Amino acid sequence: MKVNKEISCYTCENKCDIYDVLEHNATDLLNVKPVHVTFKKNEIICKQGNNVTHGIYIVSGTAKLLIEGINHRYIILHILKPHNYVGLLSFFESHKYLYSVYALEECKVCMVDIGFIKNLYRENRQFLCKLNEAFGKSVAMIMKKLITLNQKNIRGRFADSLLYLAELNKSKSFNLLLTRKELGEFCAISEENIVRLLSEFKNEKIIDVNKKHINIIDEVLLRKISEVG
Amino acid sequence: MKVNKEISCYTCENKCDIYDVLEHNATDLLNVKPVHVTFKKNEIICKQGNNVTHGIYIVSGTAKLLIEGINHRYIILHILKPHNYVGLLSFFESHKYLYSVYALEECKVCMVDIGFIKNLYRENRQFLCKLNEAFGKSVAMIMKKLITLNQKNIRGRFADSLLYLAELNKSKSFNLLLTRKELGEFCAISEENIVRLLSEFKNEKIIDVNKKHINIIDEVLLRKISEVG
DNA sequence: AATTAACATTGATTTATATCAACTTATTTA
DNA sequence: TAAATAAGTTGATATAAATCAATGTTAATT
Repeated sequence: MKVNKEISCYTCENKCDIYDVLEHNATDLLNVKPVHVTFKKNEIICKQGNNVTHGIYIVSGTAKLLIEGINHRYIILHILKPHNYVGLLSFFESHKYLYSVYALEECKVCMVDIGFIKNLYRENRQFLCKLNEAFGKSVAMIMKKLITLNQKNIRGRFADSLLYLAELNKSKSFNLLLTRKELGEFCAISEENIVRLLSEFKNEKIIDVNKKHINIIDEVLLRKISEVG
Repeated sequence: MKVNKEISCYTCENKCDIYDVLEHNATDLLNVKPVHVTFKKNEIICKQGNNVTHGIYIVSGTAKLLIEGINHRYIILHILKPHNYVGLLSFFESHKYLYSVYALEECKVCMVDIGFIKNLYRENRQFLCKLNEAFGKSVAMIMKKLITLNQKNIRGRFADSLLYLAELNKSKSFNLLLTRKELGEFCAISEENIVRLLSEFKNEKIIDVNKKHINIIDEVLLRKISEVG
């Protein structure tokens, strides 16, 4: 973890919603005082149960957002990429993170004091709406996950995850940053069964797998499986 | 479903957050134009996928909030009682309900135009905070449900639900408004296994069951089961 | 370069839970 | 009040998916 306070929104190459909103207000922009922090692979960006002190915005890299359940078992809810907010969900609720975020590869994030964000939220209607919208989407997504994990069989869940990752990477061919175990935590399947499903889908000519690289060959069929299992 | 528009917040016996917030603003209070609607048992109060047109507040009765999943299978998320809001979660997200609400017994609700609520939300800081807080709690609750349904065995899940219902009714002895099937939809257990669990827990002297009436005898043990399954 | 640790794979076995089937008891509806 | 429908119950059976165990492969560390 490496901290850099010597940055300014004016010269930032990764302008975020906050900048967009403040663009016309020089005084506020001067007060933002953003901090860039670089996390190495596997480092904790935020930890479930800890106080929410900052709004966090992914500048570069990839991270996993997970809830820590019983007996050190996890459910990965999201894979975060640049321009995603971390801590959104927790912002509304009390003051503790409801989940943890870990870097899957080197990650640079921009942190803004939560007090500043709350003020902005209260005073700026545009910001309020943007944040609400993003928040609403997260909730919709969790509810969808609840249905998926509960009512689909492992083939359906697995297909869902592959489609999610393809969309995330904006390509049918992508590099898996997750281990087999983590992929399991993403669709609530045991590590062993993930391995079996990978070769099963490969045999059925639905995907191509080579170590960490996945290529979706038959997207139509994958969508069908996601629906009917 | 029976509608009554002849009501006024001034004389209402079930003053809600909206009233509290508007108390000092006579003009707004005149503009609220609330509508009271009475739903009979099993009637739909709001339907997943429909447009969100009103903020809904439970005045009397009990309702179930559920998400409709695959092949007409449901997951009941909440049991709603007086002073709960319906439609909270959906307010932020797009304009469609993410879930349905059905009356479990005769229910009277108060409906306020969503436009009015959105205005209030934007203009009144106190209301904003109240709504955000309630919203955050819902999210925390759904995430807890996600873990529970995924990582606990049926005994643990069943114990959880009994504890939830006791808390809801503010008593260890309560009348179940849910059928065995619905209780199953609440903890993602088949109807048959719900029946088996009821008699299992009865035999183990953890609860007393008589048709729809449940009495929790050994709360300590029930909490233990909820933790370790 | 050698050793260790993390990650991945495969087959066999177990188990928790759903499903099926048959039946009883309540609650509506005609 | 009978007939029909819904709700509840019980035991037997099936099965999806986890777990266990053994082993191979890759990556990290001394």
